[in-house]
Amino acid sequence: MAGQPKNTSQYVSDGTGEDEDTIDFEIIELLFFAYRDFTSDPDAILEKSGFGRAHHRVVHFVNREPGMTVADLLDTLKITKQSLARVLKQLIDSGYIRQVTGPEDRRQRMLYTTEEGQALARALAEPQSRRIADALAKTGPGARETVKRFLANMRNSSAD
Amino acid sequence: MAGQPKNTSQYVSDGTGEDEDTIDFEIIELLFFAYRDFTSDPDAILEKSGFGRAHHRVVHFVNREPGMTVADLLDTLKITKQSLARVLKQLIDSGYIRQVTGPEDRRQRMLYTTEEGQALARALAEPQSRRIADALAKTGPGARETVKRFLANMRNSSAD
DNA sequence: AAAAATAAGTCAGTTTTGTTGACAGAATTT
DNA sequence: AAATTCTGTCAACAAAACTGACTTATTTTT
Repeated sequence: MAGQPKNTSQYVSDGTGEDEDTIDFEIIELLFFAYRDFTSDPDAILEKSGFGRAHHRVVHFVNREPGMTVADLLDTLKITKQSLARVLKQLIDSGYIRQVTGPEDRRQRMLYTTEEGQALARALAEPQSRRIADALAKTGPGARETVKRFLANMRNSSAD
Repeated sequence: MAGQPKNTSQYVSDGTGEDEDTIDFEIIELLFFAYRDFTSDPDAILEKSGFGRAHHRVVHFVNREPGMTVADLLDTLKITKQSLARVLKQLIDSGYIRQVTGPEDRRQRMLYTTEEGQALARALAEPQSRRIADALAKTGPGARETVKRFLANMRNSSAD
């Protein structure tokens, strides 16, 4: 009978009249499981390279937007410069990414994948792409457009 | 002219004839951004509690499935017992989760959120739920069913 | 031209969240 | 009685994030 503390929480009754049942636990959970399994796809390949998921994200975005600067990448990943530095250095030292001094602003470092970097990005994306294709096929016609719009709408408005 | 290594990568030409253009970089990226912003929603609340995202996941699932065992939770989160232990202990010590010896198998510990735990789970889910509702509304009628099916299909088949 | 601001890199230390491996106690199953 | 299972814990380690401070090179502003 003991052990049930009285309700003194700072979270209860925020005055919005929001009820437990109004909360969309279902899609919250579906997103968690979908993303959990989606991100585990490339793990086998990453282990072979000795890289982790942080390296994956860097190679992916540099491959997708060749010539992006370090600042661009920081803004995309929403991590700190020091966090990025370690991972980026390893990718440069291993020959997957190379840097070119900005032609207009020489303080900038434009980032490019090498051919190995492109191959790695493709290899990592391949199982994820297959998972998406299978899921869309099972979901039915028109799913692709709806899913694209939904995911885009889930993103913060550009004014972050 | 130098610095372009020859193509000796283990990732090139896997014999499937898969072309770069067949890879769905677009949805891969939309998923990344959607999840990045979705998971950042509860950060302000977590900081107040002194908890992290790992605590969030534990409170969420215990709240959603009251009476689940430690083994159930490990299977859901796909982390190790030792990783869970630290986070779970903190939640128990802080009074957000409590354990009850299994009525049939007394080795088991059934997990329940306290009232504070329920309030925390709701508070954390609330901004995420609102984001989902807004995104679905913008996407159009019928989006909810399509998105649900897609996300469910993205998950590994139960035979993990 | 000098001063201020910006882009990138680095040094040092810390935190969160995950990992392995080994072992122990209690309870259940064989 | 022996083996297995569920949970918890100790210890060490690793990945990936963080803060804060500082440097260098370059560009922009005054």
